[in-house]
Amino acid sequence: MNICLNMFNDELNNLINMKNTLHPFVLIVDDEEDICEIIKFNLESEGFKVDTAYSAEEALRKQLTKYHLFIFDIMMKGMSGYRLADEVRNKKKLKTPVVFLTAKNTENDKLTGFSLGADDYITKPFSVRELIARVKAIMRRPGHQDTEEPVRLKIAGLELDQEKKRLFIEGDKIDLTPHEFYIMMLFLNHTGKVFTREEILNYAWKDNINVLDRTVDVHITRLRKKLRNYGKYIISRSGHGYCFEIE
Amino acid sequence: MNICLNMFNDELNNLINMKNTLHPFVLIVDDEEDICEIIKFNLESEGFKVDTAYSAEEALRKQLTKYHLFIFDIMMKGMSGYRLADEVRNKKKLKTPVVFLTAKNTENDKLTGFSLGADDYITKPFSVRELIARVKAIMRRPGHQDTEEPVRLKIAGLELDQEKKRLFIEGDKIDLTPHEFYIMMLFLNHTGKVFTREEILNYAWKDNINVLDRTVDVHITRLRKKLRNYGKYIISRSGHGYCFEIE
DNA sequence: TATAATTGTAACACAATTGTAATAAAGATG
DNA sequence: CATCTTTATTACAATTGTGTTACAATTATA
Repeated sequence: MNICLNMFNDELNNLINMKNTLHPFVLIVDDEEDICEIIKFNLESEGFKVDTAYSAEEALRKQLTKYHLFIFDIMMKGMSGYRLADEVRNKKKLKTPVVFLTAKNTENDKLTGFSLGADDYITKPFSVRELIARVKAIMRRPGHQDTEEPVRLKIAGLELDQEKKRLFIEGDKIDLTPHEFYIMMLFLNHTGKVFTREEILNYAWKDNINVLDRTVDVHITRLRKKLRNYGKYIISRSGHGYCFEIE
Repeated sequence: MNICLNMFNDELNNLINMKNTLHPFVLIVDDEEDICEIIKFNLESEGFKVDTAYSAEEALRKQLTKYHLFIFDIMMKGMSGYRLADEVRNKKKLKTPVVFLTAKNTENDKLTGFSLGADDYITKPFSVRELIARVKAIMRRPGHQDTEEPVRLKIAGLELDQEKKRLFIEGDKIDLTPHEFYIMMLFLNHTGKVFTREEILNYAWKDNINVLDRTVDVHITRLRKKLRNYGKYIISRSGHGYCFEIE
């Protein structure tokens, strides 16, 4: 009955996620160097490549096209994160997603952030885990996914259509909920591999901060039902976790 | 004379044979010397080899490649633990795992309002037991325990699949319980080497504080059964412990 | 807003695993 | 060989892990 947070469980998750994304390159811009370091370390532990700048001006001197995601602090000495985002979006014509980071959390600020095309908006205090979960969620969105990933995963009579977000069993359409879908994606991409509940949560949940690991069990039960006679191939390995394996 | 020789041999063994050490070498960096000593004492009594540094700068003057795990205090005079981690990871290109220590009621301005995921770090005051359990969990993880551990361990007709958490005997699937699995991992990674019951407990149990060493015997018996005709290769060396050796 | 879909949790029953103690067997020692 | 120590095996109890359901909470949708 553990809440599923463990600092050491991310290594595997890393491998899993990084298979589905190209090596994501993140630029963090914050004038508080320690904050940069903390985020940098944590994202790197998750397999991201990270660059930092301690001011908007410094950021603008970089070759910005090479990044896949920006994390901007709003309140910075000199040019603010808002203006930096504006520069990047409008003058440099980049569509790179931006996550804003700030202590301010009024509605006005949020609206300003989104009008600039922020992809997410994280207010301090925030947990490192939350940030990482959100960044991963963004990277998982269409357009940031690994292009060489097959759209359809076929195994025996099962077919997971990643565009339709749907499962076909012997041709029958089976709608999956988001979590169910990602769990299946994890399983079908690595059949036979045993995943701990933590790994499953890390992969299939955008934000697993407040979710018990036993929740996974319930989703497994629901999935098994939906999978009909394939349900039995979701195998539980007591003490290890779950895996999907035919035969 | 003897002491010197032993130290030298030990040191040499560490540098040359990092991969197969059962006595992981840990570097603790904390500007509070007392904390260093406490952790050091406890880890040493668990069979770890421990070195300490009282500042990040001092740590960086060491030969860092020889350690298997770092424990960094975040808040230190001079360079912070995060900076140190960054140096180690990026400049020195080391993948050595890092455990951060942080005081619960830190008043550092730069981090105010920034909540570290409580479970991402070990917070002071922390239980030594917890620290040790986590450190051991790390050391056991594929990719961290040894530099590059193969996913599959093959010996004769045996194959231990670390993703599937399963043993194959001449191709036959044999499911292993968590403890059985880790014991096999220990044996197959060091065939021929004799392990005391204590060493086996230390490796295969996350928390062996309340476990009798006789328990190992029972697990050995169970393993032997599962190993079928390979069971006889788990050899008991009276007064020493157990080892796995084919012929 | 009302309605449906999805999700998370608690509770319980059941299953697997683990730890211990008792006893038998094997090994070490003199 | 006799004695003591260590190991093997078994059975059982304790603990831990899993499956399932119902229900409340949340979120999406009409």
